[in-house]
Amino acid sequence: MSEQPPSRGERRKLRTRSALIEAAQEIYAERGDLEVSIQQITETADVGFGSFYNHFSSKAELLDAAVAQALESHAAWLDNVLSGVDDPAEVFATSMRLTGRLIRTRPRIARVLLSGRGALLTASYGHAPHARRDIESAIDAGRFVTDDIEVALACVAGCLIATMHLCDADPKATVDAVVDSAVLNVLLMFGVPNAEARRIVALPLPAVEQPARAT
Amino acid sequence: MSEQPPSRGERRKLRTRSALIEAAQEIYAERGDLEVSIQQITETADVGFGSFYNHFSSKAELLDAAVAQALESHAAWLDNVLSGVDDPAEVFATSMRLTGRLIRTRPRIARVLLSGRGALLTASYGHAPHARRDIESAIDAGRFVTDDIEVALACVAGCLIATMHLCDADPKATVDAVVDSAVLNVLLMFGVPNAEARRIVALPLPAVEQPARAT
DNA sequence: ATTATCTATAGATCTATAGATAATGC
DNA sequence: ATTATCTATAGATCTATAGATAATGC
Repeated sequence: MSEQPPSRGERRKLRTRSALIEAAQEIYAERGDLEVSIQQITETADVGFGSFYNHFSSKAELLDAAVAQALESHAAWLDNVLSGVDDPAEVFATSMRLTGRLIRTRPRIARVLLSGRGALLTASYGHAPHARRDIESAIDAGRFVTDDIEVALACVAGCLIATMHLCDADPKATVDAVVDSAVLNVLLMFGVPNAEARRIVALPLPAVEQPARAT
Repeated sequence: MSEQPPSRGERRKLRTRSALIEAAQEIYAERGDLEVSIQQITETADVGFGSFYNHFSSKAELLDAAVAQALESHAAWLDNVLSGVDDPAEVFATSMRLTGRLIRTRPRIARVLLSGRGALLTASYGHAPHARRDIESAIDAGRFVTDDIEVALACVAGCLIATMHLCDADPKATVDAVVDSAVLNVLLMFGVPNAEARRIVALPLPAVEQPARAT
């Protein structure tokens, strides 16, 4: 992962780029789109207007980078947290429980993933391939049963996204209980026996440390 | 529903309004947003530029009207088609099978519902309250079991939307089989026994006639 | 000396309105 | 005569770039 240690100049450039990406995430999370002027973006990022064009040639390009950053940051974090778990059904369920909780623990990232043009579903990197791999392992291990893995993956992503929207729109609901209820639904969908599904969604979550800053 | 028969002038006004709404749906379905100039919208609608402001005071207002129209039109059609079915589990499953098929039968409406800021999920009118009512009936009839109806509704909407996205993105898949597979997943989620769930998603669909034109 | 950031601005939109034209109602 | 649509345009953005300034590397 780490190549040449970046020079001071390279670090400065990266800081500007990160500031722009974070500003875009902030605005996107708040408003659901990037229909603001580039000037407003650079002001939010506290960066000179012209610097925008040193890094991106359009708002769409910045948006893509912002979504990709959120996806990658979250997937890497999940991978790290779950490295010690063996049972594929548990890996799957715990990933989903932790991802749902993002709306509480890292709302900016969560809202970017939610609004990100369904990126959570369809992206060829980030969370989707991880979830697919977990589902396949669970099927091979005889813990999950399903007819069509593509459809199952879509349903999982859809349940997760819709539940996160629900939590976001209705803050009086306790996020954790709602998310775990959705994960229970998904396990039942995969044919996991009721008692076993309830055990899995009540497992203690790994002690997690949010990454202080995403790259 | 029908008040005074609208005068010729009122019909003309409505025609202009409909042309704008349909143009917005067309553009929204194609691009996923309305980031085009009002001029492009009026040109698509084949309407004078200034007429826009006779009907809407901003693009956002037009977008709201376009999404609402799609939701209402679809909900009314479903209600009509399903009026003869008794078993609440069948009503629910058939609604979902027909809605999923929209991506094939009425792609413009389908894409508006998909992109409509999650309108299919959260709107207090249109499809969501129908689905809730159907689920509640099925629970009362002892056909569905679930812990939390809010979460269940979110999962249903999420599965449906994600599956429709899948069909839209991957045209080589046969829409009908994919949608029915997703509905099967949802029935299993609700604790319907496997054989019974498979019977329900294999039922013949009511002979449907698409509405020639939505109001 | 090189490279990135910042400031200022020209040119290209885009919005909202005002006034002219066309269609309807009586 | 009334009401809706259409055409033309003023004023307000907004984008992209050019040139100036500041930071880094040697």
